[in-house]
Amino acid sequence: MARGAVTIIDVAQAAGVSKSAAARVLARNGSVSDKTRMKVLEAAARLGYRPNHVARAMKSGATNTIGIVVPDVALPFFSAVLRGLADTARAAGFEVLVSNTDNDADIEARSLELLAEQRVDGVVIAPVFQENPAAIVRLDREGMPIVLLDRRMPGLEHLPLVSLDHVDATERAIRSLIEGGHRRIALVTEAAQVRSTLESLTSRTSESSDLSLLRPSAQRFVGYLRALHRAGLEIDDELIIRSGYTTGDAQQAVEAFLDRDTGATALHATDAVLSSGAYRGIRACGFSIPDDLSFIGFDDEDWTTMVQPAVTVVEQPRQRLGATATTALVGIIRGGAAEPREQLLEAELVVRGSVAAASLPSHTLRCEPIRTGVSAPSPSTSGRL
Amino acid sequence: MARGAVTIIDVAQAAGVSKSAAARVLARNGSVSDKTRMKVLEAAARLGYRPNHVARAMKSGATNTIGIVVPDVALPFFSAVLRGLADTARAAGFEVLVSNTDNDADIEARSLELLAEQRVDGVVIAPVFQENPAAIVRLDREGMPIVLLDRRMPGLEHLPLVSLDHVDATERAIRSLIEGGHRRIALVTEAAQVRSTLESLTSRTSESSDLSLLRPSAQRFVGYLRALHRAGLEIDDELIIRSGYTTGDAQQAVEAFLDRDTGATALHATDAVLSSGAYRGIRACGFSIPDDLSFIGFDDEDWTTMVQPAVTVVEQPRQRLGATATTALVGIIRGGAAEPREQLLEAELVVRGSVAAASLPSHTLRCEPIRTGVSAPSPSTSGRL
DNA sequence: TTGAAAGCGCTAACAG
DNA sequence: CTGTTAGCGCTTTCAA
Repeated sequence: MARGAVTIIDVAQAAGVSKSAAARVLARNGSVSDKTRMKVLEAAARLGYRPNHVARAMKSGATNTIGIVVPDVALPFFSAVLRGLADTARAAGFEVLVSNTDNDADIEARSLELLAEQRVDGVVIAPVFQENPAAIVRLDREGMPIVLLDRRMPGLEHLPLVSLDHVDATERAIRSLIEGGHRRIALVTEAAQVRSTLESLTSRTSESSDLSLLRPSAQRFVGYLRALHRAGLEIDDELIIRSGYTTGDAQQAVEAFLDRDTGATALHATDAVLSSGAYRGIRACGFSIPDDLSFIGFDDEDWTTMVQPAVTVVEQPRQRLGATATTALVGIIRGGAAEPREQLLEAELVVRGSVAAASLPSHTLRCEPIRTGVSAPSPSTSGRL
Repeated sequence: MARGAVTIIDVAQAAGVSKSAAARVLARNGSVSDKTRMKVLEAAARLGYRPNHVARAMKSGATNTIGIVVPDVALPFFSAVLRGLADTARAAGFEVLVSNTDNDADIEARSLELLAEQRVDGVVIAPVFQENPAAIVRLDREGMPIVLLDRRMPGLEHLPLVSLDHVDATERAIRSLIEGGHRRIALVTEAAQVRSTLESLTSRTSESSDLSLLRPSAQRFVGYLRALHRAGLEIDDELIIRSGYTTGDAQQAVEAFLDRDTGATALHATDAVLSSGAYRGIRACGFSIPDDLSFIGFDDEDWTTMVQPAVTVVEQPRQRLGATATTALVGIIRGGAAEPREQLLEAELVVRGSVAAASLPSHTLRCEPIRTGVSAPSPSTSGRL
């Protein structure tokens, strides 16, 4: 600000015209004679004039800035979303202010407060799961354009949401396993719900209004139930592996699971964190993928193509999520138009080598931990396929 | 802005005091009676007053906002840097505006221009490599506080730089291999320089002034040369694997290299992208790590602990790079103090299982491509160890 | 301690 | 087509 600070007045003086004449030229609106335009443009270029967006914002009430509030931009998912959002925002003439919440409601509230003080024109937020999202509600009431990303919760029903179609994503993965002949398919989930709570959502077709209030993990769980249900397969609680939301938890849970004789021929983990833990667990037990067990992961992180065989995954259109959310937000800012309450993007199943057809009935296979640190020759216990 | 728009005037009226009295309370400076303070605070709370940072910036000339300009926030390195930067900035009372350049000089120039128009108080930038960084130079001349991140180039000698100590990072990796008994150590590099150009930098101790103008890749190359030099080992051009900057290139280059009989017992790739390519190349040839070849990667990406054995890597303190850059920038903004021209952070060697001691003299080992898609039982051609 | 008043740089309504 | 003028919300002298 104290910068070079060439103002519109300096330009006007140098060009020998009035402040408003210069303003008209520089803001390219209002009519001006060619001669005046020339003089002003020349003076502006010579002096190195640079419009002051702060003053402009002060006057117009629009900062041409939007905020994005996410748990952690360092997570691959959110950094990709941010990228998509930033590109779209820039193309629409907006700058982007970022905030991390670390899934802390207080930090989130504080971040929103700061963004509001900065007078951003709108906010895209992946909200922290909380009882009472008061900060968001308050901002919304005050008229701040808000678009939810990836998550909704009670109290925010009226806000537009851009999210993956979580139900469909998982359903798609499970369906592909079923089509491959798998019948006993295990699921690693961090959803807390018991099966029966979600099972009612399985049959009805368009319950998205209910579904969107569930956490993504629960929605994905529904996708699992729905896929089995539609295929006429029985749902076996034994195949549902509950895990805390850490790689370590998932690994442990999967190892414990594999140690039991469940007859599972395939396993799907419904999240990136759970996927890497599950994969580790499978390997730690000495199981060979896909010979002993087929595996489908979630999110296309780089490790999935570094291991052998490469892992079949459900991939989210991360950048597109950010871009879509931004487009929706800009629409609200510009038009005040009521955006569709929900935009669900489709996931894609990236088929690689971690899934085999299940032609033979499953047989007993137990977890046999291998000596860590030694590159494990796959036990090849089974001759399936 | 058009928001709830409770202004300081509204508060003053509600409190029955003058605008300036209210301002003094709300900006907590200037002396006010307790009674006045109470009344104002109460009114502000009741009305939901929220300071308008735009107006404040307009008046004070400080936006309390900084910009970060990087090639791509979706890359793990930059997203981690951004996280560190955002945390530090927030703690210091600054908001963060992000820009991606995709390594395009024009986009970079445009981004800087926009940030300047927004009147950010300072900029942290990982500049695009270019002949003439005019946009950065211009901003600097106009007095904009700037801190370079990770890269410097001719024309920017005077700007403070926060970077990894690239030379030391690679030197450290190579030294550890040497200490493990390796003598024929291959390097995958994207540096364009011929060996002799850099070799002169090997002996002198504190040529950092010269070194910082080299690209990170070249600096790392110097680290390689320096490590061998100091160990009194001969440098063999045959062991230097030149690669383009893509995973595919690196894989191809490594495969071609392994197809020759060079007697290498260890290999180091000086970058995350090259590392994954190199790793793929080694595996594609059917080599077993570390039995046939020891391997050290660069950057601690998630795949390095998903493969077996886990990969020993040189790890950069990414978040700390962002934090350090921000601290430096804030120092300049606040104090105008001349920051140290260069702050080089140390890398850490994370020792895992991909390095074996080289006890036996190397023997002939050729690349034997394996059938892709088949999980390769390691050939175990050699009985080393 | 308090209030009045002058802007920060820009836009826009208005008069000429 | 052009110049004058009145603010946007806030901070900060300057008097009182």
